[in-house]
Amino acid sequence: MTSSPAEPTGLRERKKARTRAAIQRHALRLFHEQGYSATTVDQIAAAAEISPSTFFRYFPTKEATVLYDALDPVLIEAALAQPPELSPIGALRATMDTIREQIPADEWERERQRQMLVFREPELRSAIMEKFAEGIDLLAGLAARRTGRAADDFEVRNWAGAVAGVVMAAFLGAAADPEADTLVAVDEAVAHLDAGLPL
Amino acid sequence: MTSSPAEPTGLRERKKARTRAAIQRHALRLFHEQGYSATTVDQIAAAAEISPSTFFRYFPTKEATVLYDALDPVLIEAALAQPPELSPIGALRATMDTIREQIPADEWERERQRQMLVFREPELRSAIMEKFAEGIDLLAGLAARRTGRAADDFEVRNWAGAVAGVVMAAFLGAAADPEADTLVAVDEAVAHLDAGLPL
DNA sequence: CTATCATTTGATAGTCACTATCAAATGGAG
DNA sequence: CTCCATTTGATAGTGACTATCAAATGATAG
Repeated sequence: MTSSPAEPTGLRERKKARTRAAIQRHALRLFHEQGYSATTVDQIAAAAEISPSTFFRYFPTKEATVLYDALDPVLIEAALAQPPELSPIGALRATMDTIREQIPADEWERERQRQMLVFREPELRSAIMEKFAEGIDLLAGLAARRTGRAADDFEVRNWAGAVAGVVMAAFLGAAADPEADTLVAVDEAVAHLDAGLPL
Repeated sequence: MTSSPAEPTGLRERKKARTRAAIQRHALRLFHEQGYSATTVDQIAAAAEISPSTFFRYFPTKEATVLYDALDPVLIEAALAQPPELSPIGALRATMDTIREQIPADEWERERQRQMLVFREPELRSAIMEKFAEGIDLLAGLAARRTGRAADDFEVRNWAGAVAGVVMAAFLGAAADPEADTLVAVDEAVAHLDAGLPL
């Protein structure tokens, strides 16, 4: 499976991947050094040694350099792979365990940096919130599949909303506290929800 | 206290209020007629018979003409006024009943139009999502006050996150369905959450 | 190895949201 | 009516993003 023969690995593809990575790396570095809004697309393009036009060929917006989450598809795949006898919440928590084992520490550290940036910069925060709205659809889909109900069922969607909300609160809390471990925070949040949110 | 003598009601103030209302009215009309992104600030300014500079003196951004929610402060006040013996969820539901009685039907209809616009136009949707993040703080504050716990308590914040998420799902669902009554949808959502989200 | 073709790139010019600044107009107060 | 503070409009930016076209570059057939 490693390097299958059909893998598209011409010079062109490799160069594109490198350009893409370079843009993102320099963008994140500049955002970190100067702040998000103080960094212009022209600066990023200059740092990555491409023209501003090319920047927009690789990323639709300046935001997209930060918002693209490489872990997202990994997470979805892991969630789908959980054994069917688990409850929706059980599957969710098992997914997080899987993730914790799969992702190397350094990659996780970079991801965390990105999260802090996104949740603190107001412009980016509103953009990421949209992802939670999408998250509701995603979670509803997963729960529907697991319970044999329709994805647009009121109770299924409402459950998905509650989970998304609880995860949102956990992320918001974790972003404020530099010590916090996001995965642990999310797990605790989901557990508390599962216990019926005792106050 | 009603209409205290110090009430600022000079020509200047009245004119400002009228200008503000005119901008918002024409903005919403144009958004409705041509779509949000196809409408420029210059067009709104022309319709409201002011200069583009003046537009930005009344609203910080184009978004703000739609995002400003006149009902928000009313809602907060109503929530704070609920009897202290109610549970947080109970207080929430009682608040919605109060609102339903207080708001006249035509105003509600306009509010509903606004909601549909905001939740459908992608640019606006991400902006409104930010409001849900703020909503978590707000709800946490209300719950904290009612239970005598700290507003940054983990369980309080997690509860607030779940409520915000469930409301978010209800709004998203109601925006998709032109028949739906948002208040009813939110009430059902909160009730289902209170019942422990049975699936 | 080279000629040809498809893709990628950079340069240019434009639109639109939004900011800063300054002089002219206008309402309020004595 | 006059002087003052506030509000307004005009002008000139900046920065994100789009459209377009010619030049550069990787792939490919002969």
